Amino acid sequence: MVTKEEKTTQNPCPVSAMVALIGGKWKPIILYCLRSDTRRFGEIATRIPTISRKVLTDQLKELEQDQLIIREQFNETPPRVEYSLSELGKSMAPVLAAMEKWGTENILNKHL
Amino acid sequence: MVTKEEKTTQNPCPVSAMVALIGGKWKPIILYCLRSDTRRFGEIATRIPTISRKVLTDQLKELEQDQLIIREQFNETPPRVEYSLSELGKSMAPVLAAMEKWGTENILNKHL
DNA sequence: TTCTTTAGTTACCATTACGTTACCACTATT
DNA sequence: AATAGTGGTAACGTAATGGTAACTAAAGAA
Repeated sequence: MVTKEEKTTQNPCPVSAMVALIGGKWKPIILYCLRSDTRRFGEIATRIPTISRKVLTDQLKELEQDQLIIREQFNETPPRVEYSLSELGKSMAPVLAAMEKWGTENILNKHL
Repeated sequence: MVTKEEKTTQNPCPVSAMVALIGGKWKPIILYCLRSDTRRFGEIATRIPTISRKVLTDQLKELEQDQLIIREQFNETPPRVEYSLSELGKSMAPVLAAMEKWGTENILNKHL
């Protein structure tokens, strides 16, 4: 996540700036999962079966704080919460697409 | 880094595959630093002033193990070691470029 | 009444990542 | 004899991340 310090400290490296936002094991995957659709919490959890619910909650909170995603809560029973990409989040599409392309071409089914 | 488990476990997500290789705070920056030139250890340390030498050593080792960079050691005194991108490392250029572009357009000088 | 469903939270622990400081080998220079 | 320069390593500690299990509220269904 981006701390206050990091917001004010002028770090001149654009790559660092990006890593501060989507570094970590899960954030790129979560954003990738939201790339085309609004999704409910449980839906994301199903699509990323190896993430625990706690960690998913934590990561979604940070992504929301960093304004990459939007959380919409419906006061129903049982509860319903929908997550979607913000404009800032959508602007990351080229990065995620480049990552997906690389992963597909270089890793999958290659036993590297 | 990529563990044996991750190599054999078929993880079908290309984005995860990429994150396993360049996740973490420093690897994208190191690769970005090597994008155009072979560089010596001390040179990298100077260009990334906030990384500690130990962590730099660790990350370079992992990048070498994952075959993203090549380490060439010259037996001189004082010692000289040069790091450069492998072909696999070079193939990540589009991802790094996308990250750089995003960082430049969205973060720098914006006090987000 | 009890069970089910959703989207969490809380407490707790383990593992990984990151960081600091001190130190080393070897040679040339001062 | 002491210092500088290079590319590290060793010991140690903290911070961040990841994970499990148990629990919650509220409404509807069996």
